[in-house]
Amino acid sequence: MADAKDPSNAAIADLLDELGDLYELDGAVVHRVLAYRNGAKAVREAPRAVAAMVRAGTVTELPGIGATLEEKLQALLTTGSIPALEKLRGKLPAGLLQITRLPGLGPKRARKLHDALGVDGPVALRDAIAAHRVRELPGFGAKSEERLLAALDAAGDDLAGPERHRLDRALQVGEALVAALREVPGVDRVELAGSARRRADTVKDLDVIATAEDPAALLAAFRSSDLIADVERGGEAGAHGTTQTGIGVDLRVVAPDQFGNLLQHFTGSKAHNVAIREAAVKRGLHVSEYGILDDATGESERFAREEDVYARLGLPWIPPELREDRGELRLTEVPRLVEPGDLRGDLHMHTTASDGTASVREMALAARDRGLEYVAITDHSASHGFGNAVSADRLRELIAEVRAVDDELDGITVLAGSEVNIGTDGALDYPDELLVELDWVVASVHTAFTSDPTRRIVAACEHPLVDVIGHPTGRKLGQRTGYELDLDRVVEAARGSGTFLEINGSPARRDLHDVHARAARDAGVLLCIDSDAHRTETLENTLWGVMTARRAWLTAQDVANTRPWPELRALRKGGR
DNA sequence: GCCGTTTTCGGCCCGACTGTTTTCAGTCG
Repeated sequence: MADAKDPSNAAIADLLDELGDLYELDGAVVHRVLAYRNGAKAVREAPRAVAAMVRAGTVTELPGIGATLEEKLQALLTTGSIPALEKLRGKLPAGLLQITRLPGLGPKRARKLHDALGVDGPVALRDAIAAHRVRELPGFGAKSEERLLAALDAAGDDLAGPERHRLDRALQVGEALVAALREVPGVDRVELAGSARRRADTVKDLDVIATAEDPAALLAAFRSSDLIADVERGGEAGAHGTTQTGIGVDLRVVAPDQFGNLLQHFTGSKAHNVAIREAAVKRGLHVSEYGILDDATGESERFAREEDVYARLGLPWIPPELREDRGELRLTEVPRLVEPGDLRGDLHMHTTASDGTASVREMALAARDRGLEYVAITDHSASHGFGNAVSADRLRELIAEVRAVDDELDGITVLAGSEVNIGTDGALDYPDELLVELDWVVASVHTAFTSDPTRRIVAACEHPLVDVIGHPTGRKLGQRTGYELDLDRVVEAARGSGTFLEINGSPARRDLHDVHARAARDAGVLLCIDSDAHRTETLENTLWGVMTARRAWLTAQDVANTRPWPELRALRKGGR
């Protein structure tokens, strides 16, 4: 088990990334730098607390963590710092790392600016450009000064990395754009690639791959689309633009016979492609976006279909959601991942009784229209603090209302539930004799995020009347990272008690996220995919939950609410 | 720095673009 003061996986991964960046600035060979970045990825995606693995001496089981990185992590845990990192930080100013985020300025050239001109950050760089000292350096010229100045002006004060966009917002415009381009006469195929196709939580930009008998018509349609605000550059082979909503779009037009190669390449992830290519080299094959070169024949093969690219490499077609280099290349057969149509029920939603906008009846009807067999009405509990608090007396009325709607409506079972707050003491804010009246109990943390959420959630798991933990980590994409949670202990508590864990489908949450949901499943925990709908329209949020579940390698069997309600009811803890 | 049905040492994905260069290193995706 992790110590309360241990750094999180994310914090450890950030340190390894920083080490890689600093070693790169220091002129280390590229593969050593890559080793730190691979190590950072392994730590960031590790399902268990890496600090605990370091203490247990098992951290080298992670792919990419060897003896040297283990030693550095041991130092981090025993002394609180990594000596090599401290030394490099003393040698290379933080501002130097910042300016490498400027487009066109990498570690080599940044280091040259530092060593020759004393540039230690964006301010010093701007001064050096103003004095025309940069153009005097070998490898730099007037054009370099011009471009760097423009980049400094565009970057703003903090030189932060590129903004990332939530998947729902990216897909909304991305799918509309793809649909519009498919309608253009002379256009053959158009597909969304990149992290949007992999259904990642967030995307940096949109990649669109197309084939067309008439590429000019396609490009003209792209330029004039009312979804696109402006097109920065473009030729015959593609264009780069920005949507009205501020998301960059790369459009590539390719020959039909290599559409499969391009789609595979631009779907990524980068780590997936690197792993594919490394494995291919061992078989005498060289994979690129243009084809697969066979050493034996010297011939390069192109494929119109992505399935054939994978087949040529001896692999089954791998669903995009799995392409993260998390073991998918060892699959000989791809599991049938859960699909939206597999969900029979939705066990987390709100009505006007708390902070929703629709009645019990309206929510039930909308769910029935969506093809669901059952729903649980789970308004917030007595101490929620947002919208209407549902007192114990009010909940009794609400249960009666739910029973009445359930009696009235055919074709859908309406269950009485609640989303109960987990207090700072780990207790729930309704008495047990009321909770036992409910068909379904979601328990969630909504307050005091820093007040030992692990202990509180474990306590909720051990409560005999709690069915599922709602949005277990509390993260909100682009807003907050979630509570400092020991997921190992939560998963163990859920497994031991028979509590389900939620994949909350709100596109701002998608919580649990994919890595943790996969770890929970592997530990033997059943997941619930819920909408957390506050309006009838957001019942469709389960779609985002399914995307996360697929990225977690989940099958329908791994998801509790793919079962008919009588079967799921019997699976609850204690068979209550 | 990691890793092993080619290896415990010698490898470690692929290609395009850019600006500065007369053949390429650095950067990017």
